[in-house]
Amino acid sequence: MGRRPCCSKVGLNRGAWSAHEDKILADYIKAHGEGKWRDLPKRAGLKRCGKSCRLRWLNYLRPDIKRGNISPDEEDLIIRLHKLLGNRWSLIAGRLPGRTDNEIKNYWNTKLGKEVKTIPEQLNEERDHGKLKQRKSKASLRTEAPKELGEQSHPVIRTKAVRCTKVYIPQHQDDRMAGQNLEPRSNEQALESMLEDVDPADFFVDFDMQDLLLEVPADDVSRVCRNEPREDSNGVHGREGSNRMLSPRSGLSCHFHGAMLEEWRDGDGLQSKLASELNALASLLDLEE
DNA sequence: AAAGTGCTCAACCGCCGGAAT
DNA sequence: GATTCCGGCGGTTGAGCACTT
Repeated sequence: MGRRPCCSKVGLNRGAWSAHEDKILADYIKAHGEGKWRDLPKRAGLKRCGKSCRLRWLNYLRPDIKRGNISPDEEDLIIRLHKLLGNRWSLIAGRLPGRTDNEIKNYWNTKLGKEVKTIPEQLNEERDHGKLKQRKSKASLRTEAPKELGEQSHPVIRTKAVRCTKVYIPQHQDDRMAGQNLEPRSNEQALESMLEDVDPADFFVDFDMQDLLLEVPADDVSRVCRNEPREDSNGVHGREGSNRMLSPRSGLSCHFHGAMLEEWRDGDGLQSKLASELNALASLLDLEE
């Protein structure tokens, strides 16, 4: 019983890819497209495992890939998304156009995971003054971040690692959108355009609401509740139908959809509305589970 | 200059879930 | 329903490089 290995590993090349192998793989995929990874090596004439080909293509050879030079904005987004999603690298990568899950995972493990520390962890380190640090293995350093982050005031929402190709839009939202002639947007937006125009239904998937609200200055909240567009640092008002909030910590901006704000404002107050929206999200996640 | 140590990141591994049979 | 196939995911490894002693 059990599964047979993805390929017989006898006689296959392993380790770093040569330029020649890269060219064969890239040429083959250009001609025949992605998929059928299992048979691809044989058909392309590569002495590689299908999985290895897939990985090489996705992480290195894809034409739209961005490598290195992760910008501060991207870094900030990674931190925030990690806070929300935990080690769901593929989900995080899906929000960073051109970035691969492997790159983000590596970046986190080598840089951000060490920088983003919890206060309890910092206290422990101060108390133990290096003793604990010495004992910590590399492996535990790598894996502890999400767990400990999950114990912070911003609990990680444990979703399933499902590809988000469809967005559930509640009926009332759908009606409003139809009424306003708004189109749902793809999840695969460029970073800036994603921040420019967040789909209301996408919104809960993208951000930690509690975190977001905590970061928003009180006057911004009241301004938003009055549906007054905020003037950002460039002196540009939010677009019609959405209001921009600038996060004081990150400098990143977020938009609230006008209809959504209208709904919040007209309800029983932000708190109860937020609670019900979060309940809806929880139900959605339960369904997914 | 040599040895030791730390860091980065491409690649591998094992497992999982959905689809097909 | 059980089994197999396949694509995809997150965790881990190790070669190569940079830096320090």
